[in-house]
Amino acid sequence: MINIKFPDGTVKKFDKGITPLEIAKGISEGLARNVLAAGVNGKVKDALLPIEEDADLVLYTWKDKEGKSTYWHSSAHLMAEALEELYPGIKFGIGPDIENGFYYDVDFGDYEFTKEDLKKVEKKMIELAKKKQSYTRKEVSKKEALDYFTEKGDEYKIELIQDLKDGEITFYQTGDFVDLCRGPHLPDTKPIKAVKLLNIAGAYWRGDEKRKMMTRIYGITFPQKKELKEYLDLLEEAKKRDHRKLGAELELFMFSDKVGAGLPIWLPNGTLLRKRLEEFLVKEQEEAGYVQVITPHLGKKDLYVTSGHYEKYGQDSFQPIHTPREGEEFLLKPMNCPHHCEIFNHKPHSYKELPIRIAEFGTVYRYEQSGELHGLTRVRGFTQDDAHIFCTPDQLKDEFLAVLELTKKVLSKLGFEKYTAQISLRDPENKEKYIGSDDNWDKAEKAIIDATKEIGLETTTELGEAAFYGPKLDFMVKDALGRSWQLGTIQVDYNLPERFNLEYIGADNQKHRPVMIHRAPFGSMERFVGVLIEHSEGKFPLWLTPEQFKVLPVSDLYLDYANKVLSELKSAGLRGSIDNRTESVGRKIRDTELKKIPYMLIVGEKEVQDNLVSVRKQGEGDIGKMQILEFAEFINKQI
RNA sequence: GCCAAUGUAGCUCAGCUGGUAGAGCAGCUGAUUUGUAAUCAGCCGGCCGGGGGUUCAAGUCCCUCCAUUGGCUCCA
Repeated sequence: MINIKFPDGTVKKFDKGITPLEIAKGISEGLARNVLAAGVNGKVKDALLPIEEDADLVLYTWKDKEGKSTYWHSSAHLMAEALEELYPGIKFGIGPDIENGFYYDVDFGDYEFTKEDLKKVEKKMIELAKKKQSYTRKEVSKKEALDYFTEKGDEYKIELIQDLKDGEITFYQTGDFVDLCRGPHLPDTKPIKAVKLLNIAGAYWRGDEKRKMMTRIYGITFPQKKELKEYLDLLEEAKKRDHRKLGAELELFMFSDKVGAGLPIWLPNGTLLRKRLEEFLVKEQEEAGYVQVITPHLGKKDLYVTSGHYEKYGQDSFQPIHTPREGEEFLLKPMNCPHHCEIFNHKPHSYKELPIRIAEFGTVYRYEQSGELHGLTRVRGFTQDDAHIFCTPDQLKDEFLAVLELTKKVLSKLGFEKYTAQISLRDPENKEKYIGSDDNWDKAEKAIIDATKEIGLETTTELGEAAFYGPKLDFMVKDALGRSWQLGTIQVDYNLPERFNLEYIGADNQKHRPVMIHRAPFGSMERFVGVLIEHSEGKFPLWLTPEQFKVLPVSDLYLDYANKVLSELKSAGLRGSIDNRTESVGRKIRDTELKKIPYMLIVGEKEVQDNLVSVRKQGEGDIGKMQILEFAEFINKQI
């Protein structure tokens, strides 16, 4: 007999070799039907894998992320089985589960697999799933494994097996399909009820662009058709909110082939929005003790040789600009820090002046790979809401904390309530990739970790994701659809102060090296506005939106009154305009609704007499009559 | 940068196997003076992404460049 401990703390005795699925059956048939995988002593395992000794047990269902990932991983196998049946002789790379669904990398040889094929594969998957095929685990020796795939002629699997240790290799079989896999998997295919193959894309074997491009097929599956529909609806909703589409519709920004790829052009509406965001940030930062500066869009190449960026990124950047003078070279600035270091350096500093917080909406240019450009979220010219804090090592943690507070405040003012932080540290295995001393790195990493703990911020930690000059923290913001976006960033830097030879005079009358913090709560104005559009569906907060209201006269007869309404509201500090076209009210309402202007003020004969406006709220309809100034108050109260 | 797809009027899209460009919306003009999501009519609008080629003939076929989209890789 063995002791099995459940998550609620109860311990029960079972026969040695019992499977989690059998335990589930003992609890209830319903549970057994829903069990997808099991957590045994903290590790996710097959629900069919016998337990041989005392263990902590968790039964995972669709509600658990472990359940979902097992489910989707098994779905990837099911898809591979279907593919193999439909296209005999194809070869397989890897097929993992991902955040939403799964994919499998396939080498179709000479066959050109297209979107038209997907339907057929979906049908086959459903057909196979209905057979309730079990996922059968089999331990094999390395030799057996190699022999199997050599005979099958799948060089990708052979390559994978060669990296594995003998004795740790398992196969899983569903129907006639056998795959190299560590598992875990579902007991059988029955729970897979709804299948959608989403798209196909090229992907290099092992992410290496020198190697073969395989066909990656993305899919998602669900235990219920209803859930699939909900997911597809969510994708539809995301499409509707796409900032590229809304940005064009609301005339916020544009791109021009002639100006160049990845160089956004802000249209009047977008500029209004951005200016208001900048004003908001300037005010917040002034309160937090920042000073504002302006620096040029370029700098001598030498500046970036000093900073080390030229060596690291020079090859892949916009190339130096030459002048009529022999040998003189400038670079478009890819970041603002070197300029800010020069500002720090323009006069000697006492420890009493620190921390010095230098802020700038600094426009920078980076030659991102052409395939990487995407709307406003990945561009080649963008404006960072940047600042650099120069402080003493003792002040580092407090400054870091203050930046965390500021970022939180700013994000919540813009309606982002859910976020986590990702802390990126050095790859301990690969320390030579980074510049700066071990000691400095340790100090900086500790400061970040301590500050986030102190503020109670939920964090994840990624080793090897740090910048080459220091560890960093990125805010991961969840939008209204639950999608995660990386926005603001805070980075500690012990390196640039060294390279620019920054110093201050301490209380001991000796020279000391300041610590530098790079930080941008939004990341960039472009990226932030892009995310904000998707988050808000283009319905921006009242304080931010380019136009707060539109006056819609019922006919030309009431234009004079409309003008009076407009001027009174403008005097009260509101932003809006009149739709003075000779069109029906219905038409004016429709057009204004589509422009997502928050309030429509309909004025006609009934309103003129008593200084009234009929107020219609975007997306909601008529909300009744108000006095003109009453409306102004109504708006101002909401801001 | 790599793989794939796409690029036709301001926007959304037709245009079959090559025969010389079409609709709706927007815009303009006129009529209508309109009460909570599209009033009616007429008109204007296209080097069919750029360049090169094949052909008697190219939006349609080929090459190349540019851009966009979906991925891969990357992201100071």
